[in-house]
Amino acid sequence: MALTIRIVAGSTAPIYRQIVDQITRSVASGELAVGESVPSVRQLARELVINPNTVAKAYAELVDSGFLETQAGKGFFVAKRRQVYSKSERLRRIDESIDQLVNHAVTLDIEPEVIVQRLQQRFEKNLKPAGD
Amino acid sequence: MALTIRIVAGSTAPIYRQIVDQITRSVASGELAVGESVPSVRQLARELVINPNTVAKAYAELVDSGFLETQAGKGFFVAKRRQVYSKSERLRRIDESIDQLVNHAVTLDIEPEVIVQRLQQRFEKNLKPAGD
Amino acid sequence: MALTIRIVAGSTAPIYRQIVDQITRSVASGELAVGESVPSVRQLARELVINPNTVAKAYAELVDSGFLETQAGKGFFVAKRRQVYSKSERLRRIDESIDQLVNHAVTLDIEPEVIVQRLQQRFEKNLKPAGD
Amino acid sequence: MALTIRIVAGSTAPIYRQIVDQITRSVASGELAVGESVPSVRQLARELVINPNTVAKAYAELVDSGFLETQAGKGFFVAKRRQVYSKSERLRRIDESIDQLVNHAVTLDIEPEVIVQRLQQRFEKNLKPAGD
DNA sequence: GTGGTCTAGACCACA
DNA sequence: GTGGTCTAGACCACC
Repeated sequence: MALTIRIVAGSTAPIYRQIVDQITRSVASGELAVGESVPSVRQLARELVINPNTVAKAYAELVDSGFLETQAGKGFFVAKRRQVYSKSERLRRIDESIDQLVNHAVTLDIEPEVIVQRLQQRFEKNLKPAGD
Repeated sequence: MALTIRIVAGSTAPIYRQIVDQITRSVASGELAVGESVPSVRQLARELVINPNTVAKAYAELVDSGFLETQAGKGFFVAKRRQVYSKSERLRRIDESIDQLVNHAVTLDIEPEVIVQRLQQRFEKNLKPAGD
Repeated sequence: MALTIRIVAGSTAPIYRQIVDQITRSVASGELAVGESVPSVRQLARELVINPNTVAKAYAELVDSGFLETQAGKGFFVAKRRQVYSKSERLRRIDESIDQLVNHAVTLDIEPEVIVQRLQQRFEKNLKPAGD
Repeated sequence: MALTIRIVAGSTAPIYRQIVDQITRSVASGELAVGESVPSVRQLARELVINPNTVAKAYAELVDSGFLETQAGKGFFVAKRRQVYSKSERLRRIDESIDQLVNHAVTLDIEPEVIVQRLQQRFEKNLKPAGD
């Protein structure tokens, strides 16, 4: 399966974050199977026309959070899913994202009910791979 | 009504963002009425013991997003609320944040129900300034 | 309290690892108190005569594993201790170190009893800060 | 006695290290007797389906550390065991590994008793090749 | 060929 | 001043 990463130049998110998020998503959704390889650091860097160090930084973070594994001289592979972070740490991290969303909603003057509704729709879409 | 801003030192959010968010919320909730004045840049900087540049940056962003307006030599006032963005534009923007949250939830393997519950709690806390 | 980091040039451990290990130890032992600041990236880089990026890499890892926190424009501070990794993840990680020790012991032809004895001595020394 | 080497693909340890460690253990445990031959570089490479260079590198290190010796045109043989390092030197080296383990344990907040217990289990598993 | 580390130096955001 | 991101390019270990 060809993994395609897309970098948005004007985004507020740094390049390495965009790579992390997209691979994270592909792994979590099962689109990338366990044991499957991802493009080599240099190859992905060539494809995206960015510096190899930037890709390496993204991959290092993915190894640390348990999504990828590295084999010296071979490349990076999708790791067997495991629970890296403690429950409290996971809640702490998700609360940061929730706070950001709440702030954004208040700033844009969008009602909580609307947010919750759209969020639930998004979750449903996300959990049915067919609808992606 | 006296506007009280609280800066959390350990927060990941930059100070200027915290100011922007709190004033935004006060305006959205009606705590700060249209036409009312906010503290001067220097006064707020003294109160919070931070650099005036930081306050100025926050106020500039609030003017830009239509929450405040400036009257030369007089100070900053709560603007007659105008929606800077169209409804569809606002929804487009909030959907980006929602997608980020969903992505993060999938990554951390946290159930949608937990997210929705914590999100609603957070909204309640935030929209009642008394509980802050 | 002056934090002193020592880099051993000939070591097999990369520079950034040596920094991580030493700060980790200082924090875990309480030598560095919660809320205390560590040297700025540039300052430590100047002191050790290494590239700032190398220090930044070490600090980033310490933030990720929950030992430090960053405040934009201010610096890095010792974070309140928390349990970042799940129990299974912590055991997985310590088992890697244990396997290394076992391999090393077999290679050097040192009896298991000797290893266990020296290990226990080291733990005792370590748990009495006075003896450090 | 047929020497069987097992390479674990997903391991963090490089392949040549795994070969070195396993032969080292077989010699230490007496499974491989002094004077006995080990498979030729090419044969072992074929068996394990790896690059002959990798096997050659492992054998070179084993010769260097005194476990094997080479007889031109004949192959590699288990050497009369000599201790390359003095006792104090060996203890100094093993203490480095022990310190690393203690450091790691403190970092991960794992009790000394747990470490000692897992270490002993690991020793038992490793010294009985049958249980590997 | 692969990844891992390190340097030098640039530009931006934040205080 | 602080940290955060990115680039260019080097050298090493491993396969």
